[in-house]
Amino acid sequence: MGSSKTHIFSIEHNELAQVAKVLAHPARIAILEYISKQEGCICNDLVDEIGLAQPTISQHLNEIKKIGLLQGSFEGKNLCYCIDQERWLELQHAFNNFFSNINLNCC
Amino acid sequence: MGSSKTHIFSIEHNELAQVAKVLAHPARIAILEYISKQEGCICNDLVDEIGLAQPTISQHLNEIKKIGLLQGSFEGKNLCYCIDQERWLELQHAFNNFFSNINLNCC
DNA sequence: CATTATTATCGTAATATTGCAATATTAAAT
DNA sequence: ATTTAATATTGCAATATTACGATAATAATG
Repeated sequence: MGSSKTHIFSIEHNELAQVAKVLAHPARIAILEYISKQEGCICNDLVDEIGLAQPTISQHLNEIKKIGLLQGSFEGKNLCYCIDQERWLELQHAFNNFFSNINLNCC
Repeated sequence: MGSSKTHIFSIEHNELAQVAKVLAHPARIAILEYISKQEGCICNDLVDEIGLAQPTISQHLNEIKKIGLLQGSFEGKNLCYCIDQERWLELQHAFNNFFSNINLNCC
C-alpha cells in the first residue's frame, strides 16, 4: 500500500495526473514563470530568486524536465534552460480539453 | 524538512499548486470525469467504477471537495455529488492564464 | 425501533515527496 | 593542468500521500 494504483486507470488519466503532479508545487510554478520571463536562464539565478537550496532547485528542474517541458542548451559557461514550446502548447491543450469536456449539468 | 516551504511563495503560486495537487492523481481525474457524465452521482457507483475501496474513494472525494469543486446534496437515500460550475470555470481560467502568460521566447 | 444500505472517520502500513548538507561532476578561464 | 564557478548526484531526515480494514455515523425502510 501507499503507492498509487496507476494500472487501474487509463493512459490519458495517468498522463494528465502526472503533469498535474509537476505543477503541484509552488516552486515549480515559480520556476516555470521565472524561466519564461528571462531570455534564457541560469540555474544559479533561480536559487537566489526562489529561495531554496541549489540541490533542491536542481531536483525541481529535473521533475519539470521529465515531462518534457524544458530544453537545455549551453551558452558560454552557464547551462541555459528554456521552455519547450511544442510541449507547453500540448499540455495547455490537454488541460483545456479536460476542463472543457466536463459536462456541468448539475443534479 | 519534508514539507513544502509554502511561505516563501506567492498566494497565486500556492493556490495554483494546491489545485494541481488535487488533479495530480488519476483516481481524482477519473472521479471528476465520471461525476460529470452522470446526472448525479452515488459514491457507491464510484467504488465499482474506479476500482478502489470505498474509504479510499471517500477520501479522494474529500480532497476534491476541499478545493470547492464539489457540491453535495441529498436526494432520497443517497448523497448526490455534482461539480460546482462556478468554481470549475474559475479553475479553468486559472490554468488557462498560467499557460497563456508564459512567454515562450527561447534562448 | 431494528434493519439495511450508503458514506464518513479512524488507525495504520507502505510508499512518495520535499529539502538540504556533503560531495561529485562539468566546463570555462587562468 | 589547476583553479574556479555552476550544476548534478548522493544520502538521509522529516513530512505527506495513498490505500484499506474496521468501525462509526447517517438516513431510508420495514
